[in-house]
Amino acid sequence: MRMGEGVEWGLHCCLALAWLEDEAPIPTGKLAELFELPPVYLKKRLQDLVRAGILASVPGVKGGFRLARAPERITLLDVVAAIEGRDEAFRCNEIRRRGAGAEEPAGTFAKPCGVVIAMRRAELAWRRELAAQTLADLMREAAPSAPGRTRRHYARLTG
Amino acid sequence: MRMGEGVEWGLHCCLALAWLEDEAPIPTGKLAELFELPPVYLKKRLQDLVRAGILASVPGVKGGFRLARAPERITLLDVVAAIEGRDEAFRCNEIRRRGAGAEEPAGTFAKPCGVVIAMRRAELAWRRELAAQTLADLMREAAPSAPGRTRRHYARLTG
DNA sequence: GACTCTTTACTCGGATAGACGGTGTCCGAGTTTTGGTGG
DNA sequence: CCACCAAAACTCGGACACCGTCTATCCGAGTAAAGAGTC
Repeated sequence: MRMGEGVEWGLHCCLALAWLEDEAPIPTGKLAELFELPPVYLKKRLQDLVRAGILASVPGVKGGFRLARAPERITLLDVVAAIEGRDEAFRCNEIRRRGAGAEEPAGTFAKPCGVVIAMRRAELAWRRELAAQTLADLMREAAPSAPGRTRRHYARLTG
Repeated sequence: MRMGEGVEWGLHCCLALAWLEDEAPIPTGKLAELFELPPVYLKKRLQDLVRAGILASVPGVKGGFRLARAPERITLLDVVAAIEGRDEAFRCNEIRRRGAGAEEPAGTFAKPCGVVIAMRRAELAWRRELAAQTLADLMREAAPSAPGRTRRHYARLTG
């Protein structure tokens, strides 16, 4: 089981956009330069965040991206779900109904099997933990030098 | 993010092996017939469980697989880790060090970034939930007719 | 009848091919700013 | 000086290769039970 790189990109970009709030909007290319990421592909992931209402995109010259709402109201689950998708990692194919279980009378498998229940419970715990942390929490726990560092580096890119 | 089908297969096969404890060992082919699964590929997944010490394989004629220890001592995390691997879903590529962060003095990024910490915390909650449930719990919560059903179907396969 | 050897049936481990999703790039369409042009 | 128009820069959305992983199969090697042959 593996999570795509887009999640890491998205979270760090959201952090950068939060630090650079007053310089917004930030174009994709500058954001990509900050982390040495492929610009076009990064844009695809940022568009996922726009679709989810986490970022807002400004078209035209001097356009770019900005946070669509306050960092306190952006949870990590929001970002993960926007980029990685909303369906569960474990997908039940109901193999208990195939083969031997095929001839059983209807109603035998009315209740979901324990395997699915257990897996769902685990994923729920995962989601709950992600939903409990916001972008603002990440900003608070980051190094105090992070905001200034980001602004300084960004200023050098535009200059 | 997606989990392979092998996890579902492995868990249901472990359940079946628990019900059929007195008929052990059960060959791969019979196990595959029970759920209409591709026999050779299923064997690969069962071998993963053997490597992890969850199942024991008996070679030779009338060989097959059996549980290597009591269902009370097999957690869902054991099965998932054996089949899906033990490394985390979120892999940190330290993109904060690339690009703008490349020229920073060593020691700037001594502490792991908050993104990794948050992700690890969520995955830990997931693992804890999986480790809290054993195969015996699944057996207890299954339909009371399940053991008999499984034994009856298996008897018909051998006959 | 007991022992040994061969056959058989199964597992084990690796090698291999195809399918699928994630990664990455490119291009055309739409939009807004910038800059020029004519009245 | 003002209004209008064209060019530039950017985002948006879709289409397209590439690559790694998952799915699935096959084959040779090893092992244990079953059966045949011999003493």
